[in-house]
Amino acid sequence: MERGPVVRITDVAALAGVAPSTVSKALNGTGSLRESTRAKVREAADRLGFVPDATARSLSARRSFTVGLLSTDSAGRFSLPVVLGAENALVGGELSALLATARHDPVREQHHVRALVARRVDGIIVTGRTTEPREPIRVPMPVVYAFAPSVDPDDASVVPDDATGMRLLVEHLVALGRRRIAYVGGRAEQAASTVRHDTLVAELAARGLELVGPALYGDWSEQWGRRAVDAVLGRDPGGAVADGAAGGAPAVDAIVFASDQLARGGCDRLRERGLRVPDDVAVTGYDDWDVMSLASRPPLTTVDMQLERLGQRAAELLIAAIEGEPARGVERLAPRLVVRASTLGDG
Amino acid sequence: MERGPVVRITDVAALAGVAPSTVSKALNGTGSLRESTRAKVREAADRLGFVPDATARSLSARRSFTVGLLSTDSAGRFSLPVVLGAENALVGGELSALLATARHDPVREQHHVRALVARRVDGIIVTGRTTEPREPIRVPMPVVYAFAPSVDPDDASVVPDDATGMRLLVEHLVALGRRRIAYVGGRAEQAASTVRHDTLVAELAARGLELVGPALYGDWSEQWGRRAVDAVLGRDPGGAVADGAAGGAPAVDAIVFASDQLARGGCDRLRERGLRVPDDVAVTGYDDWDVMSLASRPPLTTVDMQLERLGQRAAELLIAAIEGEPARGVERLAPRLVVRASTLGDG
DNA sequence: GTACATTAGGAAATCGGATTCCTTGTTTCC
DNA sequence: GGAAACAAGGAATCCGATTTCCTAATGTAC
Repeated sequence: MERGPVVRITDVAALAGVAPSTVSKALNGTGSLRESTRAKVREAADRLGFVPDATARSLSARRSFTVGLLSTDSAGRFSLPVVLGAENALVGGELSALLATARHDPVREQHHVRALVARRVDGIIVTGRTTEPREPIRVPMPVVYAFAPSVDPDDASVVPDDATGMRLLVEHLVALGRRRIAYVGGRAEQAASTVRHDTLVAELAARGLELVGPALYGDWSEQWGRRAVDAVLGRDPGGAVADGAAGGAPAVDAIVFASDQLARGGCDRLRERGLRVPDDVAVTGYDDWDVMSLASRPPLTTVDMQLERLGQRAAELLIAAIEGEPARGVERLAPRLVVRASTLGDG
Repeated sequence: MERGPVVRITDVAALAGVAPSTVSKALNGTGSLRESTRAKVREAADRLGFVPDATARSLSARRSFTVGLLSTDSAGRFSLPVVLGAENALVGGELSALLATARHDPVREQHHVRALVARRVDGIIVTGRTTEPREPIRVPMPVVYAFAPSVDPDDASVVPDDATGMRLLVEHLVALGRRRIAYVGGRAEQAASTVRHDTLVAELAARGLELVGPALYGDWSEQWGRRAVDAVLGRDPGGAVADGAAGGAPAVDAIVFASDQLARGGCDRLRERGLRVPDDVAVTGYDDWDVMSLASRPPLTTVDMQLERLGQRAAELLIAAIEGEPARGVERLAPRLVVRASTLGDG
């Protein structure tokens, strides 16, 4: 903590024997100066450890070179990677990131928005806890919504493409010969549950298949994943036997879970019921949340929404908007299929 | 996105029919002004939606009212709560948080430090991925290290008090009548593994007890937690029988795991071996990471390091330092024992 | 050798508030 | 009624870098 007095441009100017304006030009490569002069100034600046005051620079540039990262929730499992991806991309663009977490409280959010406006951030990236569309914020600078899109179609939003995610899963399962596929969702009222269901049904239909049984909804816990397996296979613990199917075979040969957490619980329950994953029943998750997808037994085939890339993309769009080329509308970012043992055996 | 022209103090002054300096005094409650004048100015400011430019304010105040949150890793499971807790406390103090994640790369870290210095942040909170002491950063403003302390004892650091955490666990287990306690650590070279082991041994000794078997080290995975159970109980799957202990009783009546992840794996393995948790063997975790401690079967008795409070405390210390009252040395924050079914049955 | 074009670098204005220092009125007191 | 004290608010300065505007020096052309 060397608390030496801060070095100002005038100090550098004095040491180099030039005017402050010359120092500015020399260090920023502007103006017309002799190379020897630039070198002399650089030398003096280095010697003093001069770091130009970004505050002053901002004031005259009328730009803060700062972007606000407004997270509706407490930067949880989903918004965190988005925030990190964005921060990363911003740093590359010489921008700094102001973190503002609203913890799901509109008052706090409003407070943060005001603070960001007061700081004259060049733009704002808004993220949320879920993919539910949200009300836009009203600020005098560009905004990009990531993960949770804005309800206003004129705003720029970047969201994971669940439809593609489900299509990848269905392609994979069908290619493996699975035909009797069931679906287990999370909370019924959330888009993540319902969109994935609807897309799954559509993708199956496109291949002449039908979902086995009704969609099951509960919450996002492993426990629900376990119980859902019972609901799919029938209550009696041993009875994995299908009605009319070949003797001893379960009623389904694959279960698509709407999250890794659900899938992990599902795998546990299947094993407890004496069924082999994936030999008897293939299982897929969603999110590729490593502590779930890798710790699951077996590890989960799942969909990686690439949330960091999502954040990165949001940052790119925001930077473009700041530079005068705003985007509008919802951009869907294709996810990546991650194949592991829950569908491929020891593959 | 109402991109109206930004309102300046002169605009407010013009509308209110006063001088800019008067507006400043009126809105900040300084100077001596008639109440009617203040009201008139407030009215004008409201009407125009005037938000003073924090950049300009910072420049003249010679303070940025901004704090840097420098995270060595990518704001992972441990540093994230610390960062959030800090951000939260800072907002309360009217400070904004600049997020800077170094991703374990010294070059990136250096870059971020320079950026924070350039922005003239009022102070910096440094967090890390582990509790290993780290090299301090050299900057001309106050710094507080959170979670990962500085190796320099003159710096201010806040860390979780693992010793107290272990003591709470031992007290709890011993009070429940457990006497044959084994320990399973994570990576052998990490302080979190060894400190917890050493404290556990010391606490047991203080009660005339000894650790059963050697400390076992591996990694931090559930898989290692499962295998460690085999190591503790002996290789043969069914054989939970102690050498010399009462017939059929396991060699231990409690296993202290160094993390929830390990403990969760341990519970799974114990159950698979036909042992009841906690009836046959009590299990404790560490961290209170909800997706592990609550999803475990049974849910885990564990230690909550209160990382958010840690971040909050770091923010408090930093604010004090900024206001001229720097602290020094390592402050240990006592954790909280969280009792669940892995030691208390249906309790 | 004089007129004109360039170039190097300094002086001053600017960004938008905060603050200090004055200048007016208005009271108060003797 | 006049001097002193005080209140109210405006003018000017400052924060630290950037940028525009100028001036002086150097170079080029005829």
